[in-house]
Amino acid sequence: MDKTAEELPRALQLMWGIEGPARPGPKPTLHISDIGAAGVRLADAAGLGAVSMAKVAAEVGFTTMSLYRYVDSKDELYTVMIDEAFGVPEPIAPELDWRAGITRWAMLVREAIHRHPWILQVPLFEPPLSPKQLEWMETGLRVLDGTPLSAGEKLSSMVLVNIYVRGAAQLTAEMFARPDRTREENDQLYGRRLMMLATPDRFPMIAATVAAGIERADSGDDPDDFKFGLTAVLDGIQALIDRTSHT
Amino acid sequence: MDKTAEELPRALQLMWGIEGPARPGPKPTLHISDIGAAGVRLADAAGLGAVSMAKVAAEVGFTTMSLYRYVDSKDELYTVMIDEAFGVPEPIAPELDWRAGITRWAMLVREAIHRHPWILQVPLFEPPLSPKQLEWMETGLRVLDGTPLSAGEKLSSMVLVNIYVRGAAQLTAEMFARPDRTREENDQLYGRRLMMLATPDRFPMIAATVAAGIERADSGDDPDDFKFGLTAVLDGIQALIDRTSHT
DNA sequence: GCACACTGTGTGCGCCGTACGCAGACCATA
DNA sequence: TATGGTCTGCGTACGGCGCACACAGTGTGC
Repeated sequence: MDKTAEELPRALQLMWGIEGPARPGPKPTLHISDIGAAGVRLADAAGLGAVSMAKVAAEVGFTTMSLYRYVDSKDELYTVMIDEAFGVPEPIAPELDWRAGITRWAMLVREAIHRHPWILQVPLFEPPLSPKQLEWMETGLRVLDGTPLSAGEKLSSMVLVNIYVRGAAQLTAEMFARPDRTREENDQLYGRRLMMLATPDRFPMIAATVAAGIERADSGDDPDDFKFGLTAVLDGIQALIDRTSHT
Repeated sequence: MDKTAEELPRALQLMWGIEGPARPGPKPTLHISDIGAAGVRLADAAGLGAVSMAKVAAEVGFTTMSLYRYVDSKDELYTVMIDEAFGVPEPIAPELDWRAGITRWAMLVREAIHRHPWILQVPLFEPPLSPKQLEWMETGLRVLDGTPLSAGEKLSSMVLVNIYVRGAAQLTAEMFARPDRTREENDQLYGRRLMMLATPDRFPMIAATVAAGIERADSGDDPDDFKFGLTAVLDGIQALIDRTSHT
């Protein structure tokens, strides 16, 4: 058993299927992904706030404390849930050029987040190390393989796209989290409040924006809006590529 | 008193200084910003986890429940804290062109976040409506005033920059949150773990990136890395501007 | 001078994450 | 096949959390 492996949190060891030498004693009943799936089910149904050790344990039919045989803390449970929620990334046709490829990748990330909006609420304290998270990274990097970018630049570009997708989705996730109001009602309410508070004398730019009827763009995530920002991000990467190939 | 104003959460009314008709009874002792400042002090010192209604109340010398005379819920306390943490935005020299101006704005946002990294951990359920948040928005929009972009496009561009700054900062905030390990140790540990888990056969792109010694770029937020991404984002906006002026 | 809405407080509830110790099940080894 | 050691799953318990609610006292507007 590798020394570095021992430092790994329990959940990561289980997710990667790392095992020490054969040991006596009972085998674990559950698979770590059972726990992740249970957490995902709860979060999908009632939001991240509905995920507690006790509820997840009940969902898998175990007692609260038994979860700690698989997961060292609630933060690790979150890690497992995120891995489960993203799932195995759909492969991206390799014949696509980088721009079409990373656009497809961005759309897939976006869809995953929209399926499980609570992902954006999970507080993160560690960089990603779980298997499927790394597969998503790998997939994203691969579509940039044909570009003249350096390895570091590819990584930064992928991270940039990822940042954008998450950030853009967050603007709509806020809206999702209201069971009592529809998204339209939320938008209208926000617009009304902005008009009341952002008076033209103190906030001329905001007032003009609201007056232009574009407050929708602030809170909205219309595919067009999403594409708008993504286009800008990709144009930026394109500029980097151009600079790279010219030198 | 405006009907729309009544819908406003208590904390927002206090922050905006909205008052109903003169009322009998004692005047509130505290100002809402006292509470925000106390929360900011706690979060700066020991992270967002150290912020509880009881601790904040003790910090201002009141009982737990008295806070609820100023704030309807803990989420509203967060709103007040964020408003307090960002503070009044420093004005941006109007003679700067849009690119220099928004770069300055991005740097200011970045500095505010680095001063109070817990900002990125605050779960958001509402779009921004607090006074200083709107002032930051106004400041960001103003530097785009000279561009040929429409009001909606200006808003989207500012939001895009904001998304980027937050996202880029988040990659380093994870590192900040470890009192026991330095950032270098964290990076090295992450690199070692990546090398162990992301084997070249299953994760050739990641492995190549790590081998290129650029894993630093993934977890790091060196000013250069930050500038790299920002450049890409601004190039994207530039492309939009070019497209707009040509038509 | 009075009524009453308001502020600040105390109590208490249900839930949370998780430390700790125990009983029994199971497997590697002899 | 016997057995020792170790692991799994469980029960209990603790401190802390957000916050609902009722109450006493205060000070203003009428």
